[in-house]
Amino acid sequence: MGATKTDHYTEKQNGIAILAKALGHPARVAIVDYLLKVDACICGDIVNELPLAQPTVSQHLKELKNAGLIKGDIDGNTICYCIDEKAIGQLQSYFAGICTKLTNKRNNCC
Amino acid sequence: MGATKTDHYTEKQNGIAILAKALGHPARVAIVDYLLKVDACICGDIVNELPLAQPTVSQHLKELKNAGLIKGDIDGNTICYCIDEKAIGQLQSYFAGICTKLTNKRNNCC
DNA sequence: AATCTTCATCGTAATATTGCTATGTAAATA
DNA sequence: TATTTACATAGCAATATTACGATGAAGATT
Repeated sequence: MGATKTDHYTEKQNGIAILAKALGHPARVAIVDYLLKVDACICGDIVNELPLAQPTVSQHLKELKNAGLIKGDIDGNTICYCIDEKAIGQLQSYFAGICTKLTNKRNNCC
Repeated sequence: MGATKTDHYTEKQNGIAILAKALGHPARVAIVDYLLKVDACICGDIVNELPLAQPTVSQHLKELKNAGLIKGDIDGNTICYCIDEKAIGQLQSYFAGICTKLTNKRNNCC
């Protein structure tokens, strides 16, 4: 045990979970915030912004990239990381949909 | 190591991370989806919906509750779990804000 | 070519998560 | 009161995450 049973959920549920999980660490939220602020950046910049060692930041960036939240292109000696709008859009529309459904349903029990 | 360094991030970053982490598992996404569908429910119903044993579902519900995503009130012999609109609203506005900033910035490098 | 810079990867230890069975608790029912 | 029902908790094993220092890879600089 310890492994998630991804087989039994819908593709959408697994997709949202993967994206949410990637943002389930404050360092990765901080990375996204920073990428948004500068709109482009390299790993070294982020290392200076975070209270983490370079390999740890590199690892967090890898996880964000694996989840599809950021894109990274090698550019000579540096790497340009950017936010993937599609992934953020997915999350935004997912939560917007929940909000809509919640306001439409006002026969709450709690 | 293995423990997250929450001290060094902003309160907002930690808050988003806590909420996102709670949704970082497909079972918990499925629980939220189901709660939204029925708008009120008890744990037993969810157990029938998920491919997990009752204690595991109970644990996931606890994590959702600890993160503040759902509210649960004891009602006699059953427990009524509902989505906390405020938490969903926080996530929705966070991602909406990112979307807005992304469309305003079109001088991307990637 | 030797070195520097920038980032990735390897190997690791500490801690957290996932999921289960067994058991506990407390209200409802027989 | 004994039993059932509905959920929580305890305790465990398997796996995942977090973070680091050491090292590797590859373009840039001297």
